[in-house]
Amino acid sequence: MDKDSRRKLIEAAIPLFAEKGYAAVSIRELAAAAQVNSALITYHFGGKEGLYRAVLEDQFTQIVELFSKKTFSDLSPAEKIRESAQDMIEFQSRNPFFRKLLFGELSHTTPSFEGILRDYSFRLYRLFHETLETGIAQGEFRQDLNSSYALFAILGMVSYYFIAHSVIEKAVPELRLDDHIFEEQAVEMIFCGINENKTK
Amino acid sequence: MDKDSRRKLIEAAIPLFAEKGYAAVSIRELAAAAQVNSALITYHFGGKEGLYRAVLEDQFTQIVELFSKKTFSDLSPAEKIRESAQDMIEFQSRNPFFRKLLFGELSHTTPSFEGILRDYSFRLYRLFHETLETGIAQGEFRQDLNSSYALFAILGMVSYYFIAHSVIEKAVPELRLDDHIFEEQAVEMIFCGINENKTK
DNA sequence: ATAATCTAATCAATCGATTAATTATAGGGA
DNA sequence: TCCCTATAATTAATCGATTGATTAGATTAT
Repeated sequence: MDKDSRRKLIEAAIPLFAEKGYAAVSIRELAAAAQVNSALITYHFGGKEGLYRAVLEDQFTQIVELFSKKTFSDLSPAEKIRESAQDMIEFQSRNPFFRKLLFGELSHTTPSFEGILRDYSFRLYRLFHETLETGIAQGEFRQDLNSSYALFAILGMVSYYFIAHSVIEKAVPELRLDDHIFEEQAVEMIFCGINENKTK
Repeated sequence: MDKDSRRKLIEAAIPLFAEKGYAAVSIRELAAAAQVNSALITYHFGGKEGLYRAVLEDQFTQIVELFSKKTFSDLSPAEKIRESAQDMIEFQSRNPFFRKLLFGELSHTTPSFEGILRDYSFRLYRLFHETLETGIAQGEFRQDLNSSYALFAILGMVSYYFIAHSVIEKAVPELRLDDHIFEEQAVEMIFCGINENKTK
């Protein structure tokens, strides 16, 4: 039994849109990759943009579900941040196409992204932000920490590595990177930075 | 005296390529924005790709020069990192098009980027990496710190904010961000993380 | 007057979308 | 079980529009 053409199109479109960006992919290229007639894109999705929207929804739903299913009400703020950061890093490590779609949209936002964005970034923002606020209020985190800016710093730490390291590896060949070691290092840096802590 | 058409094309192309990405911009759009005949793109640059390459060179030369002109041999590793991070943040704050071009290329790399990449990322990599190594060796930074991963974490902290904050501000309207406050917060986080330091 | 710069017109190729015709699938009545 | 029908799914062919590039000629500068 063959997968239905709708699903075949989405799965073929994910790597294409992720690697090349929306405008650089033609419907003929998409149809060929899915081994499907190009008219089916309009039939199933109403057009190229509809297929792209379906791809975004498919990919972003995964990370939204990852965090909405989580319940760690019994954890301290620091433990919540640690777990969430690890989850983000592992998710990005597992999903090479997600990160390309995300950063592609951050660079050149398309109308298709607007709707998804609200749900996605709002949940993620709330999760990290409230945890940071609580941690500051409870004295677990620094008192002079601004939760909003710390949020961006943390998200940057756990995201930038994945979008940049394949490119930098090309320019700096002696560099050999391992996602799991990065996870340890990044989590440690979130909490302690790079300074030697003399009192340890 | 009018600016020559070559320069007019580059300056009109910078915001267009930055906001929409290479594939989504047509030569007619570029020529109209520059108030110039579209055939001049081929005449001056050999084609659309040549103009794009000129745009990348124009933008990336700025940041390469920023760091190659700097001489801070008399500073400690921590002071070097602080200054470099501040320079990066200020540069990205001042150059909205640069960050879009950079992250666009990190997401969907084009052949035009390959050459520029080597020079750009190699210098930046060396600068941060060697300073981190020295700081670790001298005991100023944590001994268990891996300089390569710390490098990515720092670059992520000082880069992600700028590419994400306009998008997140749209989804989370109560958020009001100021680049200068971010700079303080980010630099502090690079060195100390978010944890309360009980011995301060 | 020689070369550099610029223009309007046009090229073939490709774009996303649509058409009309065909095939596949499923459900109901006898 | 069989046929009939209605709907869904798929196809090849083609639509007008736009793409990047090129041409041959006009204009400008040196």
